[in-house]
Amino acid sequence: MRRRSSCAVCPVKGAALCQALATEELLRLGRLGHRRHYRAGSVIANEDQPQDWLATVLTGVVKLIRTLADGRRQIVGLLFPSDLLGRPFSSRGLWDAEAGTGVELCCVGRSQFEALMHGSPALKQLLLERTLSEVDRAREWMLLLGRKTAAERVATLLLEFARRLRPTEGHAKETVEFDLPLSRTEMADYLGLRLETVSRNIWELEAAGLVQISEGRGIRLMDQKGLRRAAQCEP
Amino acid sequence: MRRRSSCAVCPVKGAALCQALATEELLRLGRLGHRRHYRAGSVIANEDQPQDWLATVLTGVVKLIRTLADGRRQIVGLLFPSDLLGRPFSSRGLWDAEAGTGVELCCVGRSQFEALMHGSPALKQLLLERTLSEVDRAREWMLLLGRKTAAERVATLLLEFARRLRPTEGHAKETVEFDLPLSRTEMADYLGLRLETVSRNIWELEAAGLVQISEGRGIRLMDQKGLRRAAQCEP
DNA sequence: CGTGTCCTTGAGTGGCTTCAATCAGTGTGG
DNA sequence: CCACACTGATTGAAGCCACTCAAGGACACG
Repeated sequence: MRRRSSCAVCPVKGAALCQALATEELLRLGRLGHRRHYRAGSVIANEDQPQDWLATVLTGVVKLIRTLADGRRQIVGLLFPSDLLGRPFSSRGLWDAEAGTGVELCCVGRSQFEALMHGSPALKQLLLERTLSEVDRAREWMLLLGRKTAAERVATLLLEFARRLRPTEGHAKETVEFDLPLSRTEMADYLGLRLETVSRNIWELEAAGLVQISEGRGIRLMDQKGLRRAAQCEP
Repeated sequence: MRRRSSCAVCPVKGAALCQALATEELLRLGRLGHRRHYRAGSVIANEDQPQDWLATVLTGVVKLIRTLADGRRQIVGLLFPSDLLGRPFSSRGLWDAEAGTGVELCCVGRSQFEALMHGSPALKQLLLERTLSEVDRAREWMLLLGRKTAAERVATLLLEFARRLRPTEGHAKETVEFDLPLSRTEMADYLGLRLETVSRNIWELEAAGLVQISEGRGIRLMDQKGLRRAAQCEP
């Protein structure tokens, strides 16, 4: 469950927060960090109990979930490899974290994290800029949840997956292929819909020739321009 | 429209970001900042053109708005006195800013702001913590937009107003009175509803004895505990 | 007094939900 | 090997909450 991490072979080397650290600081961190594995669906952190560590996502997708008393759930954030999991400077988390897929984390104690943060202005600057981008993304999602139709939401989600899971390919190629990191239920929880609605709308996108569903979780976006039109997105 | 600000008589002294600055830095800032006034409804910043300044809200309420091509609007953030307006470290805004009420700002040039930020670790730390809280709040709102009913949304909004407009009184007193800073249309744009729905649900809250509507924009929360129950809120 | 803005109220509709049934895939144990 | 259970996805039909359209009232302003 726990083992020493090795920054040299880190799968998100150069993309995670740690990229801001100088070599000697990195060596120190290498001694602080521990890798942990979680299987899909397992709970990583709980809303109720304070978390005494933070982590960088190495592989997989983490769901941040808020739940109402009667069981209604909303995914309020998705973390992809290189993203930071946990709330710096406040041990009181406001939501649960669950592994969406199998997940590998690089964990570091809260106090060590904050010491590192205060010791390295570059690191703090990077965290600040990422947090600002996180606000941007959350607000973009507020537009989706408040005003977009079910069809637009699903199209937006697929484009978001493509963007976050295939950061290299970018908008270059017109067709992109990947595995959906979430089940229908989870997509519904992220989009503020029911799983049946998601299912129906994915089918409609396929009928319109915009996507192709493969066996299992596979999906291929056939026409990103058309998808963006269907999603009412800017770019 | 523009006049030199005086930090000594600043209405948000001790609450805004500037609280992190030492006295001599504050004096320097006093020479950098300019006050600007906007009347209710006027556009402060536009999504399309880059903004070359940032500002602290001194009085009034600022709406951050995302608009879809066909005119659907969503308010993705509300700024109250002492909040920061503008996106540090990126001149590309993703949304419009409009004055909800009459608004007074304390503006400072982008380059000067960033210089100040790099010069003062305490200032950067405070901005970071506020930005993290902003993420928390945005995510809380995603839960509202994705999963709450119209009645719950309206109740949540009223409590949010009370919290942000009356920061001192807190949850102490059971009844709180204030002026609604937004019109029905604006509340609807914030809640992902139509104005008719907002109107009806406010009336229902009044019928239930939870609030009292005064003439004009005035409102009195009669039973905060009951409201929190109606809003499905934690605290 | 007309005009405009904002809010309220009513009636009817529609998009998404809800409830329910079916099916495919997967693992389990006799 | 097959019955069985279980999970996730799909499909259908009915219902409801919020939307849409429409009208009217309250108030301010010129």
